[in-house]
Amino acid sequence: MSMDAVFKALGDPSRRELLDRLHARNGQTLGELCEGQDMTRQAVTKHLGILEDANLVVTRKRGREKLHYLNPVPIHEVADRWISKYERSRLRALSDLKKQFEGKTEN
Amino acid sequence: MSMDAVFKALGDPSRRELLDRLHARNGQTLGELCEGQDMTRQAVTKHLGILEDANLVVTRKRGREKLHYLNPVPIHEVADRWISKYERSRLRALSDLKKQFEGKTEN
DNA sequence: ATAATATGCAACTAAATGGTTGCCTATTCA
DNA sequence: TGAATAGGCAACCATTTAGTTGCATATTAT
Repeated sequence: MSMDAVFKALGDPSRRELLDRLHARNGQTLGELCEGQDMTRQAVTKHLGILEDANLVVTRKRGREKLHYLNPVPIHEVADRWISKYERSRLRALSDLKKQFEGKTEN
Repeated sequence: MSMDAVFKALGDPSRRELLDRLHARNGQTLGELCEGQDMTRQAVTKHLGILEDANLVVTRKRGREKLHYLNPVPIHEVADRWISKYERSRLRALSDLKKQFEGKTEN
C-alpha cells in the first residue's frame, strides 16, 4: 500500500473522474462506469486496475458483472500523513511568500 | 492554475521530495536542492519547473542564484476542494465496504 | 581581467503511459 | 440450446516523461 501508487493513481484526470463517479454512486459495474466515456471499455478497465492496485477501489464479482467500491482509506492517509503537514505550516509559508515578493507582480 | 497540473506534479516522488525539502527549509537555491540527489542538476531543474507551472513553488533571483519558495495555496485547494469531499463521506464508504466484503479476506 | 560558480537551454534517448484493436471466456436470457 | 451480454487478456502504437549530455550565459571572487 505505497503512498506513491496512490499519488500516481490520482495524477490522471480520467481516474479522478472514475473516483468521482463512484463517490456519487458507489458499487457500479464496469459497464456503468464506461457509460458516456470517450474511451474504450478496455481503457477504463486499465484505469480501474491502477485504482485497484493503489487500493483506492475494491471490487467484487456478482455473476458476470464486476462491482466497484470506493475505499476511503488511502485518500484519508494522504490527507493525514502528507497534506496535513503542509496545511499546518500554511500561514508561515504564506508570510514567507509575502516577505519575499511584496511589491512584485508576476507581469 | 489547474488542479490537474497540481495532481500531476504531485504524482512524482522526486517532486514530492523537493517539496518536502522546501517544507523543511524554505527559500533554498537550485544548488542546495540538488545536494545529495541522484540525478543531474538539469533533471532537478525540470522537476522544479513542473512544480512552478503548477504554482506549488515560486522563485526569485538573488544575484546568480535562484531561490525557491513553497506556495501553500494549491495544496490547500486540493485539500479543500477535492480531498475533503471524500473525507466527508468516509465513514459511509467504510460501512459500504464492510457490508459488501464482510467475511471475505483478500487471501 | 580571469577563473570559478550558478544557472539556463536544447537535443537526444529509453522507458512508461494511455490508448487502441482483436479475440476469448463466462454468465444470463429467450 | 443458442444468442446476447459483461468482462478478461494480449499485442500493438503514439505520445509523454524522466532523465541524460553538451554547451552557453551571467554573476561573483581572486
